[in-house]
Amino acid sequence: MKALSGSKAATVYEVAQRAGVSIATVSRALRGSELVTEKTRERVRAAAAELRFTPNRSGRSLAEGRHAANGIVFPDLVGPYYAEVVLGYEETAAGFGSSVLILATQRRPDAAEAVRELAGRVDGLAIMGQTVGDDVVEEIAATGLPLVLLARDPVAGVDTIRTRNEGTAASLTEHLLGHGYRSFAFLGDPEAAPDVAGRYAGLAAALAAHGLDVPEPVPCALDLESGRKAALKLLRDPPDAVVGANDEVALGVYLAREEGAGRTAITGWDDLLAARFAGLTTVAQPMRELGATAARWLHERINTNPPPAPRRRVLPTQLVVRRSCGPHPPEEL
Amino acid sequence: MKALSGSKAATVYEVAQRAGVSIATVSRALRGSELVTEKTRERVRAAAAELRFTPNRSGRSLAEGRHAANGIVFPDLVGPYYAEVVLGYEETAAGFGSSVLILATQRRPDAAEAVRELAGRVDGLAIMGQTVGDDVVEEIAATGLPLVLLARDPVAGVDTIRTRNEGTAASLTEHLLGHGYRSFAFLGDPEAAPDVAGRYAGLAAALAAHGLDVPEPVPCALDLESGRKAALKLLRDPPDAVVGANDEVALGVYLAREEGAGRTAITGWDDLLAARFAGLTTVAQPMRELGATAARWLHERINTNPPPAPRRRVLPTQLVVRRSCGPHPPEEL
DNA sequence: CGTGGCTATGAAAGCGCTTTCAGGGTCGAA
DNA sequence: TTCGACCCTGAAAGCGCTTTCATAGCCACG
Repeated sequence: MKALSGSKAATVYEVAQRAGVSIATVSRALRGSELVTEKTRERVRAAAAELRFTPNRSGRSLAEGRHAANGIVFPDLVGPYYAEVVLGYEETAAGFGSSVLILATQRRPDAAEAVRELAGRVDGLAIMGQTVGDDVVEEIAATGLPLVLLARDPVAGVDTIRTRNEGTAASLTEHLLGHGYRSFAFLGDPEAAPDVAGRYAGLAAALAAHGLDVPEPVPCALDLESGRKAALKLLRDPPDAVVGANDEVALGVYLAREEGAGRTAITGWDDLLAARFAGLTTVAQPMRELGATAARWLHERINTNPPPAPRRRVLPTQLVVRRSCGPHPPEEL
Repeated sequence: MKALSGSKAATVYEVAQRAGVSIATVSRALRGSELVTEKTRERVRAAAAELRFTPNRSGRSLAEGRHAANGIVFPDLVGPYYAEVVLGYEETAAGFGSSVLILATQRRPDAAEAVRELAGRVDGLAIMGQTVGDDVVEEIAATGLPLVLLARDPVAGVDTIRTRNEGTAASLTEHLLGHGYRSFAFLGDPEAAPDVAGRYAGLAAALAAHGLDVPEPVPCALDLESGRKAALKLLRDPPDAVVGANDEVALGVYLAREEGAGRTAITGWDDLLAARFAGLTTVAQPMRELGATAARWLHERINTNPPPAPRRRVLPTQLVVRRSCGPHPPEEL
């Protein structure tokens, strides 16, 4: 089961032999221990360089009892949302000297198994959104592996970081009401993701508070094409405003509208770059911060004894008003 | 140097003891070896479940002599370009049973050291664009670690995958010439990235072929704001067309133009989602395919003996014409 | 010149796992 | 009943590294 290619890599033993020292000294010299003469260190360095020695991290991990690596599990990297989160995570983890393993569950049937396998490679794990079920989360948490959940409903005893959905969705709705809109549609499946559920709940709450009809959500995948298709149906009898669960859906509606279907107001969520150029009213989230906080919390949990009490945090989000929700100031309809 | 938190994880020894078998049997049972009775396997499974056993991957890696993990090094994940590549890479690597370690060099001063460290954790490594110098690439290649370079100039003996820049840039230029444009500006620093250099070279070649002036490139970072600022200066005396090194730069020019500076034609590169909504003429690249190919090549190189000869491939790119380069058909202006 | 106290180094154990090799048990055939 | 064949299991080695513990060598001091 050995790797087949190339000449076998050099090990501490060969470096030690070449430098005329013991493997203990090699390790010390290369790790920067104070316990080696500068002269010896140089000799070891030279030998290592000649042999192109690259320490095998598995050996070190095993000896040290830690991986110096963290993992992050996310659905995919389509759209900047997850990419930004991952980037924030990686940056912060790297600052703590940890490598980062990624796992995109996409629609893999064996996602749970992949996550379990990943758990054996890391000192801590961040799990985003709808990637694996709570049962898997609980199972892994029970092993004692430090865990933090991102953009997903909390699980007992596990750290959770989310972004504000409900409140900002309500603000967004108020804004739309200010435009004079009275009939609404929501595009997205609250069952599919807690984030979507929160956004719908915020809309529903605000409408209910004004004594208006709360529309049933229109189930819709979170991509451009799904949004467009859903909108083409919807816009036959267009509501005053369509609230998309995210920007991609909203931009899909945008496309449908260009194809002739009315002049309904549209809003999204995420503040993609495209939203800016489409003039889409949306909600911005601190994605990088989300990832960074996850990495920081994991680091704390890994290095604190006894482990801190589980924490939960909701990061603020911000309404970004552009022209897709109608003309401003809102005098003319 | 032990991890501090939590109770220590279960090992094969404890599972073995609990199941009343040897560690060899535990390993076999859990790995699905044929050599274990179904009854024994069940007993082991039960013990493992009770102890919440998660195999330590370092132990396995050490014993097997392989990491079952690949790495990918990229500058950052800002913009969908790298994210898509990483996603394609991860997906394919996962298909081969390899985990993926990411390293975003951002502007870390210790990028080279981080890459060396990463090299000790993986069976193969993909290195993108301007992350580390050729010296580091050569150094790592010399250790025998399978390597593939992405979107970067080849290094002797190392696989390289790129996307077509020069040819498509020339086509783009021809298109702009067809519009009747005669004066051009290029926004981007050819020194900064081989991709940018290729795009500039294609532009220059096409212009030269028509006996037109070849403008000096206007150095500019590859983000929106840099593009906007560069454009604000540039558009005081606007050329007929501005060719941005990527979409973000081009969209920056777009913003500057909205601020009142002329009606210069604009083109970008990458075909971001935002490009579609801004109506930006640009060039689409098979980013996912780029990452996927890298993972496939690495897998082949890792598992082939003797190693295959170094390969190079240039993936095709495609001109996407939208309205930012002027009205079509190109009669007027 | 002897001795104690350092300091640089080496020997060896051990991290958790896989795998080879050997052996005990069981069963069928003689 | 005995013997060989075969199957399942266990003992143990070994993957590459870190770290503890012991020690050889050195210097300063008495």
